[in-house]
Amino acid sequence: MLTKQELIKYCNDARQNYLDHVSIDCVVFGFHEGQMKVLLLKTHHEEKWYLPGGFVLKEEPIEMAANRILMERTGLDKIFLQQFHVFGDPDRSKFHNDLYKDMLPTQENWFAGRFLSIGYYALVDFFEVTPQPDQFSESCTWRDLDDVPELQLDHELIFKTALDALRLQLNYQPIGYNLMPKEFTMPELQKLYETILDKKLDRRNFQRRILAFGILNRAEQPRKGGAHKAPYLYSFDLENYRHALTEGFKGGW
Amino acid sequence: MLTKQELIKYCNDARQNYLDHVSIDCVVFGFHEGQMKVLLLKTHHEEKWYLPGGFVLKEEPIEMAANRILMERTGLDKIFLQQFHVFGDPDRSKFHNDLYKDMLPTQENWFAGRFLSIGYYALVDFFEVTPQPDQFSESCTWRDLDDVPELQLDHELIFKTALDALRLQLNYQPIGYNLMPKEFTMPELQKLYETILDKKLDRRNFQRRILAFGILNRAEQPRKGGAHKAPYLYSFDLENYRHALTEGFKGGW
DNA sequence: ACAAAAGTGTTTGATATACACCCATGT
DNA sequence: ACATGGGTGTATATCAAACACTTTTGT
Repeated sequence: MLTKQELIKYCNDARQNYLDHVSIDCVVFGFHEGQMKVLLLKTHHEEKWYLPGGFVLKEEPIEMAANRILMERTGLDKIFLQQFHVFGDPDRSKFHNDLYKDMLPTQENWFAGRFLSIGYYALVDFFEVTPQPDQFSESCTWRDLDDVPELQLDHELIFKTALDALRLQLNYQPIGYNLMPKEFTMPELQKLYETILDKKLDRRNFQRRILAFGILNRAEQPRKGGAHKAPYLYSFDLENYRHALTEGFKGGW
Repeated sequence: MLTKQELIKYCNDARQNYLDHVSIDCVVFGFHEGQMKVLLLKTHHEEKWYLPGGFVLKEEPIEMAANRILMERTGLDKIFLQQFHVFGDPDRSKFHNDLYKDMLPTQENWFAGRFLSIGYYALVDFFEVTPQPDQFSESCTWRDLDDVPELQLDHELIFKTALDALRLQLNYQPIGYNLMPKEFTMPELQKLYETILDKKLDRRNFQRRILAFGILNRAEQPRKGGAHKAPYLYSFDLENYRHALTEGFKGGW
């Protein structure tokens, strides 16, 4: 919670540095222990959660803004980002209007205006992220996709829209590179697809299909140490992967 | 071309009524005589073309703004609109900065600031549109998709991005309802797909496939009067069409 | 009668689905 | 030895692509 002093300073800074009326909200997906995760922040003293977000500097490209915002929350640079929608209902900013409304009159409160929010989703390697709370939050943590708490504002809508966009992308683009560690096994990759799509896939058919895309390299040595038969390790063939990203799969017509 | 007086008035009005820093640009697709068309505006005394666009009223949902803007250009209400991307490069607004820069100092010129532009594409029935120039243009006309002139600003990028988005949509959603008249023949519908995709399709396979979607009703009577064998007339089954819109085709995984 | 447009059907190959068997490893 | 996870293969259905024939109509 900010004091009035801090708030005034924040508003002045914001007015000076940020583009008015525009915010960015990010849905950050990670994958760990067979579970799809999303990065959420929790406000102080309240069981209210929200998506990592921020504002756009006056001379900053929006994609760069999204990257900067996520760098602050995750410690990662050059994150895979996908713009998926703008949320522009005037009512959606009620939160901003209410935020600290008792502390500052509307004119002086930079948060009081209407905000459009540009939605980005990000795919990141779970292990490389160090979640960092922001100024308004007491915690920043991963939550399971099937255990997302109630969210503030229209963040529920933003989250769901992001998930839909991600599922759509799955149909015509490869996706694992940004979510998996360098090396992984076929069953692990399958689990990723299964959690995103929320349905079981056939082991053998999945393997055939994903291999047919030609974006995987199999390592010489299988993973040792675990119980049962040692699975092979795979990594993405970056060149083919990028090609598939731009060209897309199948095509339909 | 506006006079200085008009410009000042326009800026004052804009400052009062519109959200700063945000614009909307629309790519309006129509279909006529076997050709896909896009609606373009031409500036006075210059061979510069641009997309229909405008701004968002302070309390107006963005989708409504897009609809209002297009109503002014086409006379149509409740247009099929699809938001597809936000263009947020700071450099993209150079045009705004240059526009009338000699007439008004930057501070007073509302156009001088940075603008994000939300891109919408629209699908409309060619015959129902009455193109109307705006304040800055001398004409508003349909242009063939394969004969688009040079465009101002980043409108070339916006146009191409819209076309890509439209082609993508074709893969998982039906599309003809908003572009075709109430009744149409199968070859006409095929022509639509062919011009969007810019490639020839097999007559028979197209028919089978499109019928398999179950979104068409065949009229009892074929179209009379033309030369050659009379083609059947089809119309969209609205209920199934809407279902296909939300559910999508195939799915992939 | 014939050219051009449109309707209908068949053959073929590719891809997806469903399912069965074998292999390796820790307990 | 056996349960479990993992690798590999095969039959079948389903769908897309390529292609041929017939029907209608104006000239």
